[in-house]
Amino acid sequence: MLDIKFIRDNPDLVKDGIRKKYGDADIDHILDVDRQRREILTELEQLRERRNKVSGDIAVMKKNKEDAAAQIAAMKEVGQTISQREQQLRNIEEKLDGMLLLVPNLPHESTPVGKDEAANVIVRHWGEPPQMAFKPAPHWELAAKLGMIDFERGAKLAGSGFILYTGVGARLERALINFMLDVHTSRHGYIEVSPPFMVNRQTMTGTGQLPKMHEDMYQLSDETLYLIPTAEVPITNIYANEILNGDELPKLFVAYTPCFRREAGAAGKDTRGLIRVHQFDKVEMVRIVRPETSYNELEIITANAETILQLLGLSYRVCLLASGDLSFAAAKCFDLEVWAAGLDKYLEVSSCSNFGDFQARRMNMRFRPAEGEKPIYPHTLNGSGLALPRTVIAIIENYQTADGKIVVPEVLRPYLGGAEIIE
RNA sequence: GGAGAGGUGGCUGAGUGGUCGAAAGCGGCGGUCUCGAAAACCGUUAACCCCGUAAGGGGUUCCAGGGUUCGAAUCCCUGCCUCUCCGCCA
Repeated sequence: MLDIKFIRDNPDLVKDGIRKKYGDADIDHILDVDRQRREILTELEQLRERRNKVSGDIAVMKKNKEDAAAQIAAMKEVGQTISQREQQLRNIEEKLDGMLLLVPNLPHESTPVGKDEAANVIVRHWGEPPQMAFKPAPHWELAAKLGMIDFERGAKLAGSGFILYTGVGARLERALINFMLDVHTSRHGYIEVSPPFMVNRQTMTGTGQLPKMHEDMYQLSDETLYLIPTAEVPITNIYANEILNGDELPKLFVAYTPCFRREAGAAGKDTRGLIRVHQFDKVEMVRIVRPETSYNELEIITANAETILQLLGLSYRVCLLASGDLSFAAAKCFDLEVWAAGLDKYLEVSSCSNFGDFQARRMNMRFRPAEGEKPIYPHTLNGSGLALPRTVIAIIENYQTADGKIVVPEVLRPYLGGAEIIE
């Protein structure tokens, strides 16, 4: 959420940012409603001031056994006007909040301006796509043949886009989760957490999934809980409505969770194999930091995610997202795209974003920079480290042999009972 | 699922309709004393919003949302959460 005062003071800046992000918020309308709100508020507060004063008088008069009937009658009328104004104020604040929650975050000045992913900037490459003397097979063929995934029965159980990992496939999933968590906790200093996989509406709103992305969420029929689309949601919200001490920052968390996404609007796209599924595993990093450090922290979190790909020996490239390709809440974002030999293309396996104070303001999370100072909003960041299915795709496709087996990356072998090859 | 108790400031905890943003203690901060520290003593101690260049003024907040009343931390209703006991259960 943007600060209404900031919008009031910098309407053109805000409009320009929204334009760059190809958003559609009506700032003039918001400012108009804000003006109405303050008018009513001013009047209401004057009425309340009067009531407070006279009510105090009444108390004194009663104590002195004087007659206060006239004052009580007058205040009765004032009370009615106050109720009316309060109702008006409630309505208008609800309206204003509803609109503010739909205003996207503004892109950072270092975010390239452009409409969509075509305008993204490739920042760097790491490693080389493997050279193969044969035509590499897609992961769905290899995984099925090696008994790692039962696509048909996964679909039978829950529908298309749901995966049944079997045998060594299931174990590879677990191995990757443990490997990633171990690297981030022991080498990168993150605290491991295991959050709820379902959250309430307030939590979903705090990070920006609601109200805008409602269609993409799985919602329980009791209407109070949602399945998380990413661990970002519960983790970033851990300190919602709290005031932290400045010396506690930065806070670094990492978690494994499943992620649930309806992928509404993506039907028919990337339907084969593991590329786009409704439930997947992910290890996610979150950093809650002091504002002045957040863009440096973005470089760190991106490097943390890259470390995983490097240790797995998977070639990738880093893209700086263009303004129009940024998510609703992000100010700046690097995507990590891993090479998949069988698909013959790059796949997004990680998104590392800086949200500025956008999420912190939505969830009312603050910190006190120093003893005695006013609390301010920290900046929040998150990065996948990594999303599992596409990492699995890259391992299967890039490490495949001519006879249809898969070489296990060295760092994973201890997690797979020492196995060097999947056959 | 059944029965009961409770949710007050950074913490403990008092407060059952009137000058209560809220006693007291602890903690924090500042000061006196001291070479310094401790102790003691004195003072201080929230968040948010509106008007204002500022000084300052005003308002809101005692889990949340409604209601009663001239006036609510205090009374009523609803919801959420916590604790205890019983039942069920991984």
